[in-house]
Amino acid sequence: MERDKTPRAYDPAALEARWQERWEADGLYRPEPDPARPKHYALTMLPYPSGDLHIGHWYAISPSDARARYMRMQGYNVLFPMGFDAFGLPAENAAIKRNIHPKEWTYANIDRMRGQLRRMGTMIDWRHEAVSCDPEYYRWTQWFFLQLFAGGLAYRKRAAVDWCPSCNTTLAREQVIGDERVCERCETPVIRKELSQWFFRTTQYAEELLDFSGLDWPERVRTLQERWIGRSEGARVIFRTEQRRTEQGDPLEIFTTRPDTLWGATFMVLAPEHPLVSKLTTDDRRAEVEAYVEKAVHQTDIQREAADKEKSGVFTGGYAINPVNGERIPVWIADYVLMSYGTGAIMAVPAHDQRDFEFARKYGLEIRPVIVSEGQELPVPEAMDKALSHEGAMVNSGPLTGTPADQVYEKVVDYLEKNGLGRREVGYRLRDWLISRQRYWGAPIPIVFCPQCGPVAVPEDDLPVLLPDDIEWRPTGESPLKLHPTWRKTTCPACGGEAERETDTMDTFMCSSWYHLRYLSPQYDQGPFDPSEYRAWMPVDTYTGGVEHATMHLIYTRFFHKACRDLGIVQGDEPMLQLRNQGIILGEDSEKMSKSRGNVVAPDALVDRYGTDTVRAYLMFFARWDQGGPWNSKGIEGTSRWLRRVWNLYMEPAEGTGGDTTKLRRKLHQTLHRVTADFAALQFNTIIAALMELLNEMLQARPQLAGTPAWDEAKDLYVRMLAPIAPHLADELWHELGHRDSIHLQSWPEVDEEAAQNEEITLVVQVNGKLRDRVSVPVGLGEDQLREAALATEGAQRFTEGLAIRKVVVVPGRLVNIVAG
RNA sequence: GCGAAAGUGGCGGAACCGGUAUACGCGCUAGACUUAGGAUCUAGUCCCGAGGAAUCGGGUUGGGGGUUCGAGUCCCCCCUUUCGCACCA
Repeated sequence: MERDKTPRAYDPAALEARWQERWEADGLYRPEPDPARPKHYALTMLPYPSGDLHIGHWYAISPSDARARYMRMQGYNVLFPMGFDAFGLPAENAAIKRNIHPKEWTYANIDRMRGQLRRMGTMIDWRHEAVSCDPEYYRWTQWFFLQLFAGGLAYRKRAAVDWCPSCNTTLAREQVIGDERVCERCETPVIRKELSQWFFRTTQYAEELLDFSGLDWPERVRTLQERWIGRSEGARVIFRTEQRRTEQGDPLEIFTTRPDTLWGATFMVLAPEHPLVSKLTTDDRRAEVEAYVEKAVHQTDIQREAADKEKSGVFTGGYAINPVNGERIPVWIADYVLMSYGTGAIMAVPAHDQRDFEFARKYGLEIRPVIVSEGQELPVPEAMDKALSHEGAMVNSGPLTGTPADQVYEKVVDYLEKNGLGRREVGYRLRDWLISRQRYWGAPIPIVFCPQCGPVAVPEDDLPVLLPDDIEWRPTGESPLKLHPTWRKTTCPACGGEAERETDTMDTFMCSSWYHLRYLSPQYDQGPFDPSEYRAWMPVDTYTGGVEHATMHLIYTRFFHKACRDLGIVQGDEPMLQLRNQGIILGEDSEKMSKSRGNVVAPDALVDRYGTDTVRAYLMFFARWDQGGPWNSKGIEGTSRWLRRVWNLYMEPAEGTGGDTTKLRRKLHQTLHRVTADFAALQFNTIIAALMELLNEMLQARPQLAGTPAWDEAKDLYVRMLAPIAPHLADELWHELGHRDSIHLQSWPEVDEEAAQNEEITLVVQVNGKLRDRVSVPVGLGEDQLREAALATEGAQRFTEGLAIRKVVVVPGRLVNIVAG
């Protein structure tokens, strides 16, 4: 038939290059702030310029682009920018390994990746590109640091910090991964070091960070953040220590979530690093205590873990007084108590806490139950689970003995507060953000250390504090900033005397906490962003990216936004309203992609072979986007076939014999309905499936309906629906239909609800819940008519024969279930 | 150990509010066109049984129980997998 006329063949390579050039020349994707239209800021997490755009980048970016394009067709003024998170260790590692300057390496990679990104056929507006290692970018990263510093949110503190011996730098707590406590980047086990470092007060925002109201974020990310922040309600209680030499010793504060069990505290435990340890230790215990402290402090955490989690500790010889009953209880130290949580000290209630219980058993300390379940004598150690509950009544608890356990908490805390022995307190697992890095390739912390004035902020006018280019790499892996002969030497901005620069740089998560703001006006030099652009675009409406950032970037950027809000720099409580995560693409062997496994999918090769549009479409189709899954190199053939069939449908001349167009129009508008809903919900795989179905329907209808107005309508709408997915092909087909302007300037079509309506429905006839027949009936029949129609079917007759009909359930528009027996 | 999510054909996956399970695609089978095809087109393809066939009957959403006229979907128990956290007082 028409096939023999061999229409122009689909040649994605030529067609895609042509359209990309034309879009660029026409400035098709350059939104300007427009108060007349609703805005939509579509943001996708920016890549690190590692060298090549890999399939994971494509998976994150191209469906996000399709969604942004859809929003644009829906009438939104859409900003979809891109940039590079360009500071970081890989550049330094490359420098050491290949003797190439990090700057050179980074910018070469960015150039390469920009080219690869352009092949993707996105609507990225490159006028908004921002690169975090540009001096004009990190000038403002430093500026933000100074604002936080001035606002009291950045501070320097000497503390035990996590140190990666391979990367030669400190890490934020979030960057230490898993049971083995390894570096998130190189997987080297992390060690502890005592250092003076810069921190941001993220903990000050712990409570607010738990509030997700108004945010459309995945449950999963919210849960991860909630757990990471780790709120727990309890009380701070002041014990008194009893020291050998002084009668009244120092106060010893503890945090507990179970003040109701205060009468069950039979000993105290301090973290080995606790400041009171030395004072409390008696002479006869000193040698042993010091040995234990020495071991605990200098041990790496991994070694601590390796001790099979069996508790260990030593008695200090000191005692403390329980404020509620005046009892004198021994003070121990043990490494299961962490200096970094609460006050670094606990009251141990072995009868009602698993950890204290294990410790008490090992060292033969008293276990005294204070809550007993009804009907139970006293909890035996084997029944700890029961004993740990709040249920039951108090025993051994002085004036509260006999009180139902669930009433005690409030009574105890009231009592403590009234008598100055403690107060309600909320504890958080979240720590302040350690931002110092002992590395070269990062934004220098704009601080000068003056022997007279202490740490002094570099004046804003002197920003950026530039990285020196003439650097030297030593095999020790130490920061070249520290080794530079002159860079650190400067004068104090306050007194003018000789002073030294901070040689640490900032965690790159600092750079990425505000990139969405720099995108708005990357050339702006009066501030980090142009306020009028801020008003036009912020907040981010849809943010897409990997879930691996749930407890790092996504907490930091929220903190950063809230801190800046309180400093008067930005408005609103949250930077990103809607968040969606894509899954991970595995290799064909269902394993994580890696060069060593040889299962890496190279997008460039796929684009060469199938074209960008096919790769984009397949990425949307092959799995649920939020789940990802193993790659299938055969599967992409199906998507490729689909687009070729679409192409042929438009290119092959066809003349129909005429016929009823109702069915085609119904399918068309039902498809439009589905596709619209699925784009809104970022459910890409079902969009493609729906379009494939519609194509099949159109191909079937073609011999009759080609040339009818309904046929032309279908062709028109099909291109519009295809436009966000396969933008090049769609524009080509659009022009083939005789249009002169771009499909990407067209609007998203409206569903013709009437056309989408079914005239007839297939009524399902069940007998006792089993499918027995189907009958086609006009839509809108009443229950009685449906019942009759169903009862009249052959299947209903046959399966109810000889049975009494007890009940008939009619579900209008769907089915009739005949209950017979 | 704690927490979260998920278990549907050979595979990736569909299924609105509890209402025709397996859409769409891959793969596979048969056929057509071809010198050829890893191109294209057509038909078929959850499992079991009966029949030459159209068709007919039974079963099926990890396993077991429950609610309901009706359960992939809701409830309870169990199993498995993946991810996250890991002495947080």
